[in-house]
Amino acid sequence: MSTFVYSKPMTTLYDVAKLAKVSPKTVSRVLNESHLVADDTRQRVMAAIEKLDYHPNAIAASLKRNRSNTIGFVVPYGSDFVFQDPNMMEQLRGTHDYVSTAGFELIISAPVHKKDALQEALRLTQNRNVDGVILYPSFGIDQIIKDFQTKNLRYVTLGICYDQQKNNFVEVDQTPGSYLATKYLISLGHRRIGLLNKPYSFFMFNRDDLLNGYTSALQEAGIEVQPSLVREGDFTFEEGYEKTKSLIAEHPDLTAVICASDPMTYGTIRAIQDLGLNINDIQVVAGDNLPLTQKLFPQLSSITNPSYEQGRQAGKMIVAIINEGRELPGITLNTEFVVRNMRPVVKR
Amino acid sequence: MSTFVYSKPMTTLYDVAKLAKVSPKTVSRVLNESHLVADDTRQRVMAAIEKLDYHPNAIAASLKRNRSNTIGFVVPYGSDFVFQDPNMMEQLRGTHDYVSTAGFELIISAPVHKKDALQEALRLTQNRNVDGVILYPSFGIDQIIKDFQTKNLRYVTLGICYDQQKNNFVEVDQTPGSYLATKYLISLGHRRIGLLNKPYSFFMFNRDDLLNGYTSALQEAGIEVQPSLVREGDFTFEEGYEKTKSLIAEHPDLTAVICASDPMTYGTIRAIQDLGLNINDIQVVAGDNLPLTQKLFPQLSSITNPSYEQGRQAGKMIVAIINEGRELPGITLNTEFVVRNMRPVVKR
DNA sequence: TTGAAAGCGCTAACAC
DNA sequence: GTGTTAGCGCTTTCAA
Repeated sequence: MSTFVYSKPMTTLYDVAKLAKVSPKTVSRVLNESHLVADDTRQRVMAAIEKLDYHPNAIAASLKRNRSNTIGFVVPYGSDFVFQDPNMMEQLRGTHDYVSTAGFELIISAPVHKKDALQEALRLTQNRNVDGVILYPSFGIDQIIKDFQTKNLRYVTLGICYDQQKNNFVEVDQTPGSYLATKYLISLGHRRIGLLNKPYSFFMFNRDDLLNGYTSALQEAGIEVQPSLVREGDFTFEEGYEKTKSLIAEHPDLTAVICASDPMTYGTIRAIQDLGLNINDIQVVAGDNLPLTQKLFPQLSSITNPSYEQGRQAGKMIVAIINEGRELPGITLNTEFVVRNMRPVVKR
Repeated sequence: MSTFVYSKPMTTLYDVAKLAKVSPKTVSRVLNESHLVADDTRQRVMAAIEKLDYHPNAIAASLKRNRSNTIGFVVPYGSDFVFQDPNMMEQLRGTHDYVSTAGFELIISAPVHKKDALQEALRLTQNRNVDGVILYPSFGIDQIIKDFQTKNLRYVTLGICYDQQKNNFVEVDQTPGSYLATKYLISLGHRRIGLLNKPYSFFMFNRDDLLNGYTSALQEAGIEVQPSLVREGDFTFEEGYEKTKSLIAEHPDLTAVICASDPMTYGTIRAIQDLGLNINDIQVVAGDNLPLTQKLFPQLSSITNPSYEQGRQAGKMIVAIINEGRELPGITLNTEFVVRNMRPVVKR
C-alpha cells in the first residue's frame, strides 16, 4: 500500500508569520483567542492567511492541546440495525446538531460484525481519536463503563447502564406515556389491552417503565394485570409482527395493543391485516410518534419518544464533561401521549 | 471555557521502549509493520505494552504521517433531511461498513442550517481532519469540485457533478429500472402511466435516466408520451402526496404511477387513499425497494436502488484514491425491476 | 534486525 | 501586545 503524499509542501503557520512579519505565536493568537491582538497586526495576519490560502492543521493543534475536538457515537448493534432504526437516527441527529454547533466533529462507529463495539469505544477514546463518546446501552456495558471511569475517560450513556448510576446519562422514562395511553384506552372501554414491551436485555437497569405505567393504570381501574398480555420485542418490525400474532392467537378478545416502538407498530399493523382483521378492530398505540409514522398512519395515537432531544442532550452533556473535566448528573426525559382519532371499543 | 487535562501524564511509546529495553523505533515497528522485528523482541515489547496499558496516540501518528485515517461524509441538505432519508442512510451505512473495515474512521457532517455544507467539506479536508470526503451532489457542487481538483484534495461524488466528469464518482443509472417497470406496466394493459420523477435541481448532469427509461418503453409500444404525466418531486413523502393528487386530478383515467423514491411512494399511496380510491385501483411502482417498504407494502413492485452498494463503492473508491494518490475512473451502478403481485389493468 | 536524532505544525510558558 | 523557545508523541532517514 503506497501512501499518498501532498505534492506541494504544506503552507504552515510559519509561512504566514514570515509574510506578515510577526511571530508564530501571534498568528496562533489570531487563529484562536483573537481579542489579545492589536487590530492592525490582525489585519496583516489575516491578509497573509488569505494570500497564502493558509489552513491551520487541526491535527497538529490536537496533538499540542491533547484535544481532538471530536466526539464518538458508538453503537454496539451492527450497522444494519443502527442505520435502519429510525429512533437511533433521531438520537444521532440530535447529537450531530448539538456537537457540530459546538465546534466538534462527530465520528460514528458501529461494528460491522456485531461484537467488539464496546472495545471499539475504548480504543477510539484511548487513542485520542475522540475526546469522549456517547454510548448506547447494551449487554456488558457496565464493565466498559468501569474501564472508562478507572481511566478517567469521558462518556455519556443513552440510558442507565449500571445499578445506582447517578452521572453521565440521558435516559427516557416511558412510564408517563404508557400510563396515559393505558388509562385512555380504559376510558374508551378497553379491558383486554396488550403490551408489546421493549426487550429486557437492552436495558438492564431501566427496563420496567413501560410495564409500570401500564400496570399502574390497570390497577387504578381495578383491572387484573395478565402477564400473558405482555410480550417482549426487540423494537423491530419482525418481532412486532410475530408477537402480535401470538398475542391475538392467545387472546382472541384483545381490543387494543400498545407498542414499544414505531417499527414494532408497523409489524403489529401488518399482523392485524394478515389475520384478516381490520385496523379498526384493534386499537393500536404507536411507540415513538415519529414523523414517518404520522404520515403513514395518521389515525394512530402514540406514546411520544423524545429521541432527538435525548441525542441532543447527550451531545450537550459530553461537551460539558469534556470542557469541565468532571462527571455531570444524569438527566431523565419524559414521555407523553398523543391522542388521534380514538373511538370507543368495538366488540368483535 | 476551561480545558480538560488528563490527570496522569500519558503513557508514551518511550515508556514502552524503556521498559522493553529497545528503541522507540522498534516499538513503532511492532505497532505497525510487524514482520520486520525479531520474535523475542516483539514479545518483550508486547509485554511492556500490556503491562503499561499503553495506547498509541493516533493524533501524533497522524501528524507525522500527514494522514488522519478518517473519511468525511458530507451532505449539503440539513440534518433533518439526511438522517430521515432512508436512502441516504443506506448510502451512509455502505460507506461506514467499507471504510471501518479498511481501518478508517468516518466523520459525518451535515449543515444544521442548510448553507455552507460544501465549504465545510473543503474545510474538513484542508484542515486535515479527513484524508478525503464523499460528497452528495447538490447545486453549486461543480465549483467546489474545481477547488478540490486545483488543490489536489481527495473526493468522491455520489453522482455526476459536472459535465464530462470521468473520475471519482459512483452513480446509479435508473434507466434500466424505469424502462423495465414501464414496459411491464404496458404489458399488463396500462396506457396512462404517471411518473413522479426525481428533482432536476439535485442532479444537474444525470437527471434524465428515469425519464429516458420511461419514454423508451412507451415509444417502443407506440404510446404517446404526455409531458403532463410526468411530475418532478424532491424525494419526500410530501411531494409524493401533492404531485399524485394533482396528477390524478388532471388525469382521472390514470391507472399506474412510477415513483422515484420510496418516501414519495408512501405519499402516493396516502394520496390515493385520501382520494377515496383503493390501492388496487392504481398500480403503484416503488422507487427504491427498501426493506421497510417491502414490509409495509408487500404487494408493491419496485425499481431497485442499490444505495448500500453505492455507498460501499464510494467508500472503497475514496480509500483507493487516498492510498494511490490519484483520481480513479467513475463507476455506474445499474437498477432493476422487481415484480410482486401485479395484475392486469383495472378499469375504473 | 535495530538505534539515534530530527522534525511533523502547532501552542503554552515565560520573557519582554 | 508580542516574541522566543521548547515540546506534544510519533515516524523516518540513515547508519550500524
